[in-house]
Amino acid sequence: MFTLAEENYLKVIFHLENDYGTGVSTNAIADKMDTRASSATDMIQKLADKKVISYKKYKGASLTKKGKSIAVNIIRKHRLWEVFLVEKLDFQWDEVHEIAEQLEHIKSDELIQRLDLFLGHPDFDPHGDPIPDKNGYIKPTEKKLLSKLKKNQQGICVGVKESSAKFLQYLDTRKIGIGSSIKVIEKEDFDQSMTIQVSNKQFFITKQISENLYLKTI
Amino acid sequence: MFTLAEENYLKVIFHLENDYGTGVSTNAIADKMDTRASSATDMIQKLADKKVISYKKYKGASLTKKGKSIAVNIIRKHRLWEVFLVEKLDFQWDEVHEIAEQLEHIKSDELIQRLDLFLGHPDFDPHGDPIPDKNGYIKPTEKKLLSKLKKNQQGICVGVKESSAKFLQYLDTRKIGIGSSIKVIEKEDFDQSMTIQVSNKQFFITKQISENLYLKTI
DNA sequence: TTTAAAATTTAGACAAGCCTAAAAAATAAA
DNA sequence: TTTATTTTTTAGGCTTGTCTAAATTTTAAA
Repeated sequence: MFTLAEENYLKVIFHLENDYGTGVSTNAIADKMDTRASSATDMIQKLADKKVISYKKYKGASLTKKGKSIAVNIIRKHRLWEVFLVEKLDFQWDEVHEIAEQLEHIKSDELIQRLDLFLGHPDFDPHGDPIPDKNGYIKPTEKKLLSKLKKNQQGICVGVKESSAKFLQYLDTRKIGIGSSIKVIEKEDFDQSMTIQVSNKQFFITKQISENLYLKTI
Repeated sequence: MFTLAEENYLKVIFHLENDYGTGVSTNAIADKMDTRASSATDMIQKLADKKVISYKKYKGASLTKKGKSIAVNIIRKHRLWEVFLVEKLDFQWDEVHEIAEQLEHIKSDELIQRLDLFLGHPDFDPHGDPIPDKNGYIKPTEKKLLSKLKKNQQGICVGVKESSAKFLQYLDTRKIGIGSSIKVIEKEDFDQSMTIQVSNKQFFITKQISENLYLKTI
């Protein structure tokens, strides 16, 4: 059995490995865990003893098969609970992350199986992130950052990279959400800023925004 | 903010105070917490420092107003989650306790408010226990232990005192549940055993059973 | 009411998970 | 390639919540 802290480290290592490739640095982990490098080292050594990560001193950490399976299961729970919060309890998509951070650690396979059924086996969470199935399989999705699109290209918003409440609220004010159709009207070469069209309105957005919106191009 | 351990101690002290009156002994607390008296003493002292219990060395502990309010809120959450598990996820009434023990510690007032609404503001949990409202008010209910009934008296089952899975499963096999009509057909003076009638069947039950079933007499 | 038993508290220790400060290794710069 | 900087690890400590063993207080019995 794994403690809350262990589970959180595994989850963070999974995400880092996903985003930046294998061999996650101690500092990166400490950063995400909002703790000190020395604390991260302690935990990394413990997780290595437990065979859920492989680790060579000074060389970074990677999840083992077992570690990955635990991490994916936590992520599955997190995303299922987010669906529950939004679909059943009418939370907004920017309000659910912190609560799901707690709910993801509830231990009961039966509970998650029934929750999944209750929600109708959803494929994506409210931010467009795929929900791993009970075997840990994550359906690969072809999605592109809005920042990669050229002038006149368009697509459907299928997810957000960043999912802080602030960013999500920004999107809400522009009426951008999962399913929104977005077209690049103009793109500035020198700072990557864009004018985009969402339904019948046009907006100016910075690179910081376009680099955090995933589209499925059409 | 209170830790998981602190919350569990408060909850246990609340229940003990309810069942056996004020001034809960260290041993009673240790017993319920499945820990040693010395550990209980440590925690009791900490909770007294935090002003959630009042405590005089060797004289037992009692919840303060603040402590009681925290305990009742945890119980409210526990019971609401139990309703969710049974009503929405189709769990059996003997399967929900352990999961609710975890869910009761999720911290979000908004979550509980919305869960309560989602469930239709239920008054009782699946075991017939009253759900405190958001101000901590528990509606007083007139209920009697089956063991207090005399021959030929009858009532409707409104709750169970003990709620272990074993006991609940025993009741299931006899088709006894919340709402069942129960009549005392025969009562043995010397060992308090009874023959009872539930719908159209008669059973022999021991004192141990009748002392754990609450009825509303009619 | 003095003694025996039971209940409770204190003392000292330990694991988990964190910290700071210092040492060691790896990487970048000169 | 030697030096400086950054990254990572080690050493030693702290808090929480637990434990055992011993001391103390309360309660029950003789």
